[in-house]
Amino acid sequence: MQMQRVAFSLRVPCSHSVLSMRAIPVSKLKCKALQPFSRPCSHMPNVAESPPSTLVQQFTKFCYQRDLPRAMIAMEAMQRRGLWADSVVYSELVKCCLARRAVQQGKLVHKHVFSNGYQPKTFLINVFINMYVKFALLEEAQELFDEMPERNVVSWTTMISAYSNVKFNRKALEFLVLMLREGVSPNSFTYSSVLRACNGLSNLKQLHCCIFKAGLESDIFVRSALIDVYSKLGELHNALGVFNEMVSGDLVVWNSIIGAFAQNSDGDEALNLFKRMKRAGFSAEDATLTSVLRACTVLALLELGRQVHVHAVKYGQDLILNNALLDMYCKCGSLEDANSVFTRMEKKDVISWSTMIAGLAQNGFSQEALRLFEQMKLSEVKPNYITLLGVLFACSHAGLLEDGWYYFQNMKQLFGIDPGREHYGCVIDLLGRAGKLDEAARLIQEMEGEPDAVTWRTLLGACRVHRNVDLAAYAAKQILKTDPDDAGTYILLSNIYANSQRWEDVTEVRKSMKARGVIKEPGCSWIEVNKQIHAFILGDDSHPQIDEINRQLSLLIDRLMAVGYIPDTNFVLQDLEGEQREVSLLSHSEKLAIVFGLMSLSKGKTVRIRKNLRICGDCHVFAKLVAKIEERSIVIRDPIRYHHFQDGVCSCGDYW
DNA sequence: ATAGGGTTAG
Repeated sequence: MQMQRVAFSLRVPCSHSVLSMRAIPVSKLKCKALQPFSRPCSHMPNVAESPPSTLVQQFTKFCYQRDLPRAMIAMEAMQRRGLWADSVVYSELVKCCLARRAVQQGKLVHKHVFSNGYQPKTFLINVFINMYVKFALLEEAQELFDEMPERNVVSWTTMISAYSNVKFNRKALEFLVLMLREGVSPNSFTYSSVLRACNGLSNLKQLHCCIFKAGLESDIFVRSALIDVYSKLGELHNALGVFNEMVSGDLVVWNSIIGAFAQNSDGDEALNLFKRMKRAGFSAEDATLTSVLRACTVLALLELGRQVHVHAVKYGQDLILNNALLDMYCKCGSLEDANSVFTRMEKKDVISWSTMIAGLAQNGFSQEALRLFEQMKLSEVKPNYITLLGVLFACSHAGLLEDGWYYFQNMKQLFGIDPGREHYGCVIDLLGRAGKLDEAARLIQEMEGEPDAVTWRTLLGACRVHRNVDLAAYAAKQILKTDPDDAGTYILLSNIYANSQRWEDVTEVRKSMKARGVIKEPGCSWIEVNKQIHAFILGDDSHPQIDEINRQLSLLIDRLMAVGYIPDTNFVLQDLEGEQREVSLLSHSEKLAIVFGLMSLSKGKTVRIRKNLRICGDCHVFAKLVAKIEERSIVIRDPIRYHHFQDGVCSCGDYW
């Protein structure tokens, strides 16, 4: 190879035909010369006439100054005279193109470097592969990768991370295998990229072994990726194991583990870890706060959530953080706060809109949800799969049969979204609520693919409300096929039988439940008072003020009965162990939590309660009446629905 | 030249 050294780091192309054949077919590159750069302007340097060394020096200077227009002119002049610069200089120029998202200029640089059959070093080809990946031009990146004579660990890793970022998981894993076959050893960069493409436990375990063998398990990038993937597969125990092996401490790894528990709905553990993190001397940043908010959301801790909001303010318009805040206020039942966050958000993405629409719908503000959807249609943001779920949920909640059916039938045509299992679920709920149980059942049969337990549970709920015992039994049977230990189904079914006075069937259900050893989770309600969480569990009287609470409860019941409250004993069967009717009804945890809330919260303050089980009909009546005679707003969030009790009515419209 | 953590439904 003949090299003409002109000043520093200047190269001329080699003209060897063998190498030329290896070169990238530049003709394939579609890039037009850009107007501003094709003609020097008056303020531009007259580079065309400079001697070669000066030309390359000037080019280098412009590259380092991040002066893209001048660098492009200098580059064109070099090209006319067959001059090339050093790889590092080109990589600086590519950085500049990336920073300005200058795709066309990037392609011109690529064309220049590869022209006249010049074959750049692996280093520089990697730079261009990375550039195409960052410009989301994966095909160009892949082509460059395929045709390069030698691929090093960076070449492979760049492609693997490109594919795992766009969720082409199989491709990413496949590349790891090919890489190993070519004898290139993965490094910590490779593993942290490929881990994110891992979608099964066996793959993950294999990778984890490789990581150990390579001695890379203590790398913090690898560690946070491992935590992340274990947690996405629901393997919190393993995630925690990886976390606990850490000796040095790292904020992002803390964020990973807190996020892992928050994501898996273990808010308590997420908050514990957050406390530990602070004790270890780390201070929270945006990603941390997002996960802490998620924990507040899960636990319905409005007051703690508000405190986090105060800290979140300094991150201003961080979209993800704002979305988490929005969701926290919605799920804690404070729509006023959610709305004020939403209106103040300068950037709103599909998640912001979907969160707000679903939040309004779940809290019983269906009309507002649909109005917001109309506003969304006028915005730049396109609705997605989840947005439509919120819309259908709003329709079902408000009993808007026609609107819901219209959106369901036309969502493909209007928004390009194929209805999925969850959309069917909403429509089944919609039909069920309207009492059209047969149509709902027919829709299940028409669904593509096997209906799952959630779908059948929706139908079962409708059967309870409309007292269709036979269909209920059928739906329950379907649920128990896939989910044989689902206590909720047994209880719901026994309640439905009890409602129709079919006592033999009730006994039958209870027998089979016992035979299978299905254990009913005890009812539990939580309420936050003065930054403390008070838990009331059925059959547990360990609360320090339990005697006073019980006394106040019976006083309250007396007053309620005076205005016509009759305990609905049908629901006593929700607690299968407690045989005494009214007595066990009185012990339902939400009643205790409501009374405690009335006792300890200042007047006018909303009583907010979170429950682990669906609310029973008797407690629902109880809450409505208490809200009326005590002139108090009560919000109860059960695992599925929100109940806003005010002035004797509930936002759920007595359907849940 | 290549890599990390966070948000929406059920």
